[in-house]
Amino acid sequence: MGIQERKEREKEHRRDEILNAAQKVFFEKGLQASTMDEIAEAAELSKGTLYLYFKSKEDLYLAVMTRGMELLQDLFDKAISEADSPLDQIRKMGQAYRTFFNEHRNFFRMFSFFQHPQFHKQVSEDMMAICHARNQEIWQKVISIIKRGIEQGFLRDDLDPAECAIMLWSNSYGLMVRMDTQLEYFRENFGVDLEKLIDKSSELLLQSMMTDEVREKMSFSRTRNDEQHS
Amino acid sequence: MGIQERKEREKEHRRDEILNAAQKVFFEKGLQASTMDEIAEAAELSKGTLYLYFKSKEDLYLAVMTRGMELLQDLFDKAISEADSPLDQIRKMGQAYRTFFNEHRNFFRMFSFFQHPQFHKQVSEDMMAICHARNQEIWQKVISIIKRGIEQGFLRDDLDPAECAIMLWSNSYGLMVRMDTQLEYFRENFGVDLEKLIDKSSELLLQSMMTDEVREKMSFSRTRNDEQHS
DNA sequence: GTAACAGCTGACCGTAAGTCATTTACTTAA
DNA sequence: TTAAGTAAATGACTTACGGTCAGCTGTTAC
Repeated sequence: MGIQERKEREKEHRRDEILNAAQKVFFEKGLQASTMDEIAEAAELSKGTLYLYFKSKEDLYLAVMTRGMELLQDLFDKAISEADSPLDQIRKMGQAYRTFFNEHRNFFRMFSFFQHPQFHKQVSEDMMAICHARNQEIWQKVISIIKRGIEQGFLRDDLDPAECAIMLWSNSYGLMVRMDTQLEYFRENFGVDLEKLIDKSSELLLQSMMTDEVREKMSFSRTRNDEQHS
Repeated sequence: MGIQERKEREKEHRRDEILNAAQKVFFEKGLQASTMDEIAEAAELSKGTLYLYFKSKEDLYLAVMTRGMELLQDLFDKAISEADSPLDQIRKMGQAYRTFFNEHRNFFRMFSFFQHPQFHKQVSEDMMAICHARNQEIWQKVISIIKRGIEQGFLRDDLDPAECAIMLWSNSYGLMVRMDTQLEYFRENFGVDLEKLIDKSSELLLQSMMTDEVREKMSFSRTRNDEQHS
């Protein structure tokens, strides 16, 4: 009986090896410039075998991408568990997203690429469903934290949690795309440090979502801290 | 003497015809799924001829994209000239960007695609330079308007014009990407109308950049309008 | 030992980007 | 008018890559 299970394990392991090879190649060259032959060689398998595990190159690409989604989820969970107030949770999630962007740039680019309607052609239903489910999980997580922030009086109660989540996320995302492609350009031409700007912009937006009391309390403690520093 | 010039004109005209054909095909199918044979047929030329005018498929793609950049610039110019105050100019530019997104979605997607580091491989120096120049022009335009807004006391003078421009632009851009790919998803799952959210988010961010007096004056006139409406 | 089977292989196919020797169309000059 | 010269256009060809499939190989079951 154990044979069935061993085979199951081996198959899973083989799939994982393919994903490792694919990840390596995709990270180096991107979807377009990577070839299935190259990935097969990196995995020490023949090309045909790849197609026993994945429907197409795009399918394989998405499978690698889901690893990135898992990683981001883990970072979010860690951020949430380490924070002490809902407001702090929101901030730490923002930080986690920025950490993800900085330290796992290749995964970020995959997410970005996945957005394009150019894509979704040769992808299996299954893989699409997995991506959707993971995506949903991540959004649920972010929204629920913001909801708690509103309920506990940190954020204005005339705001919608989902709307806030989308605004905060998209605001960071937009700047990250800019940073990924034009970091040097903006530094040289306009003297702008995009890295710092993401922090600043997130904080600006978050503040405009806070209740007046919380914002005032915060700016008071901020001032006090500044005085201590100087 | 006139022959040289006529030939020049004809060549320009031919180039334009190729661009028309390419635009049509690219809009329908995107970069990946469009073929040079298809574009050649649409242009009623042979494939080889395309390569006399453009270095590669990507080069041709970028050439079409620069038309979109021109279009956006025109919309911005129109918006700026029609507005009466710097604050109004900023708002109308935001609206112009959103109009561009809604009415020239295919160009927006091209811009988006151009962002990817996956891209810039087979592109000629010349085309790259043209894209950069146009990009620079657009940013200059946006930044100069915001600078005036600060100088004339509409926006806080502790803010940097370039930073504000990037924040406002990226904020809208991030939401547009979301809207382009997940409009239905967010409506169905979270009851969020992304279309309205872009307006809301832009206004929220813009308000947080205003000086206190201007913001108060604005919210007063807003309240008065609301009372008139009800 | 051998039949049955799952997993793997790589030669092969179709398609599409890009090239280039040749043809066509037009200009110039005798 | 025509022949030489030149610029533009052609499409068959090369190369490369995604995807397929008939057959091979090593393992299990009897």
